[in-house]
Amino acid sequence: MKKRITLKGIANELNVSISTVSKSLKNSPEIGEETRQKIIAFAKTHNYRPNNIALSLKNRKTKTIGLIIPEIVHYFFSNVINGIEKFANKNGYNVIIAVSNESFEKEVLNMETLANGHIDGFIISIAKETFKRQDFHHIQETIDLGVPVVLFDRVFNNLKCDKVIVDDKGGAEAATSFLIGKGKKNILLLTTQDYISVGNLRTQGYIEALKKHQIIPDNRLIIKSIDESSSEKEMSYLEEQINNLLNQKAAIDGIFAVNEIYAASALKVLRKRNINVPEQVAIICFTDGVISRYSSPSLTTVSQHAEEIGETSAKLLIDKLTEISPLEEHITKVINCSIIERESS
Amino acid sequence: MKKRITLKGIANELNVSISTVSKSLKNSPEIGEETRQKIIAFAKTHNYRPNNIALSLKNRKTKTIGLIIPEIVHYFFSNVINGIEKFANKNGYNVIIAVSNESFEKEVLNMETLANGHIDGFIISIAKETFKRQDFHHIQETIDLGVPVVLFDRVFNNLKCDKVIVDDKGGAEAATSFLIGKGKKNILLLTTQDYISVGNLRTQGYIEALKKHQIIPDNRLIIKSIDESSSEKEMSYLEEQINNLLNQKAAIDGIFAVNEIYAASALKVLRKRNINVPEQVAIICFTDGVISRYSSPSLTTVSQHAEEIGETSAKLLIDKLTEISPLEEHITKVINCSIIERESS
DNA sequence: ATTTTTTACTACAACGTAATAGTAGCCCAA
DNA sequence: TTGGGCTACTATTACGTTGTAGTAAAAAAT
Repeated sequence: MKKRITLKGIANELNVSISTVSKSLKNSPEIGEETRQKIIAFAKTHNYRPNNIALSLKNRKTKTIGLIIPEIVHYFFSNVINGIEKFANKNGYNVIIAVSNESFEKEVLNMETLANGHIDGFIISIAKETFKRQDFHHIQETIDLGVPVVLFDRVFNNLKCDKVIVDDKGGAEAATSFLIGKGKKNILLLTTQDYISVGNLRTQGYIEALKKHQIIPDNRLIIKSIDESSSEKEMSYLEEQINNLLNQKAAIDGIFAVNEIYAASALKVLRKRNINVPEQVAIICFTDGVISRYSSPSLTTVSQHAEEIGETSAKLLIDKLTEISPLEEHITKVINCSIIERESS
Repeated sequence: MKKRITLKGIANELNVSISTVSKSLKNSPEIGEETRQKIIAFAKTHNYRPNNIALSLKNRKTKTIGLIIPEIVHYFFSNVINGIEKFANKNGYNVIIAVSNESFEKEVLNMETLANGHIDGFIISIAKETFKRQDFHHIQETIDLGVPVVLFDRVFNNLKCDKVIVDDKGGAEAATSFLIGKGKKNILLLTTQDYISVGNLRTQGYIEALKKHQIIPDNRLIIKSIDESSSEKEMSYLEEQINNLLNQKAAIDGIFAVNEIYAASALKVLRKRNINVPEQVAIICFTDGVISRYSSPSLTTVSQHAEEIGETSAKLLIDKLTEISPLEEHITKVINCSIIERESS
């Protein structure tokens, strides 16, 4: 185990000063050709690499982005990470990931840990609990400290920073209209409770679309799931609700689910009841993930372009870090959704 | 935008030396009670936080783990990340993630970027391309430099470091035996080409299980998929192969797939042919991911305990970093698989 | 009353780097 | 022959922290 060589080490070995070594390796014309070549050669054979930590301390830049997400085992978020990572890497930045696990406390803790020199800026998707508490002081303080922050997907509008959001309402409207376009009129909505902003927006989009097509929204056709820690429980709750509705002989011919898990639940119920998809009931859902792709029938989805969201977030942040865009100005980018047609519609 | 306060800043404000401030905040008895309290109070109101980069430089420890994985949008890997992140966080470590995207070059580049001071140790799952090239010099060099490395899942045995692997063969044997236990005798195997080590091991386990139950393996019942960049192509190839087999009136009553995507393909074919699962054909597969959970019928799977793999990897690494375990000794931990029974069997 | 000990601090070095300022030694010009 | 300018370097400082060594002044011991 050989220790990593430093400028000092090279300087000692070659009996020159540290400055000379540093300048030689930076190809400064201040240093004579001969000395320079000798030092460069020595550095090469000894595999010299500048210590990034020392550079970070000196330059007060770490070339590292702090990413805080609610969960990682999630098709949408892992795709966002991918987008961020790609863009960041291409621009010489590393990404530190911290998972809040939807917990307010962990979100605060994560930010504090990373804020003290580790990272140059944050990309954050806010935890559910933080929304419930409506306590964003940790993010506000970070912004006040002059650390650039970009929020994505789960954003809080009052925070003065860049934001990247999904056109949830528009996407939902398009999805609902898509089903209507297929001749469906009694469209069941599977959504979340209203306090979850994306669910709420998608519900709004659904209602908007119905109205635009002169269909009167029917509250019985809106099922709002419960917020369960275990998605299994949530799923069986949904299945029960859907079954109830069908038992009441509701004439459903379409289903719009705000995520693919809800759609999978619906699919399960329909399959057990031998209801044909898409002939009898067409399905469309948000989250273009693996479930949609590999279920049978595969699901028509609204894709949120997660990678693009990641890339855009990273770009906004890096633009701030490199002072391409001024710190005080804040942009909100809306990433449009697109419908990916598969077998369920 | 107020700048972050440093020891120096506090020292200047209160007209004491930097040492005094540092010691006060560390509650050193060297400093008088009054001064100490004054400094602590001042630090608190000004929200002093030590600069981790300075500490890293001084202590030559970054409390950061470098994680290099082939892909991130992958149920297994994102679960591993989760496990690593949880354990690391609990022990005061951060995780920097770098994605190799199965590319040798990017794997090397990632390691070089992180190795220069950024991280204390590596957790790596080796890229496919690296295996094809059989070039592990970058990992070897890192180990030689005294940087602890832990390999997981995709390991190369000749490297002298800790390893965490899945009992693929055992898991496959158990899965196959499980189907046999359900009275199935003609079990179709959906697997990868042999050069993919995990696929290979699982194929071996399948054959072993058959032999143990006095069933003669039938090559026609082994479908090896092609290695396609797009999983859609792979899936339709598999579907075609399965259809061919069924057209030949093969008496299949069970399917063992080495991952859930292959199983989903099979499910699709069976559904189209109105073959009942699990009555006529039972299915079991590796990868206990979202597809298995949310398909209908849901799939019985072999879980590889990805989180546990992550946790174990992180533990092994941190044990090395904290010198709980000696650097020269190397452990290989085998994480057992377990069968999770669902509707498909 | 003088020495020793204790108290309560400060100074300095080090981690690795880079930039600014400084300095020998040399050549050339007036 | 003296000083201006150039070459080829070195010294120093700073980034923020901690630990060791050092030092006044006050308190205690002889």
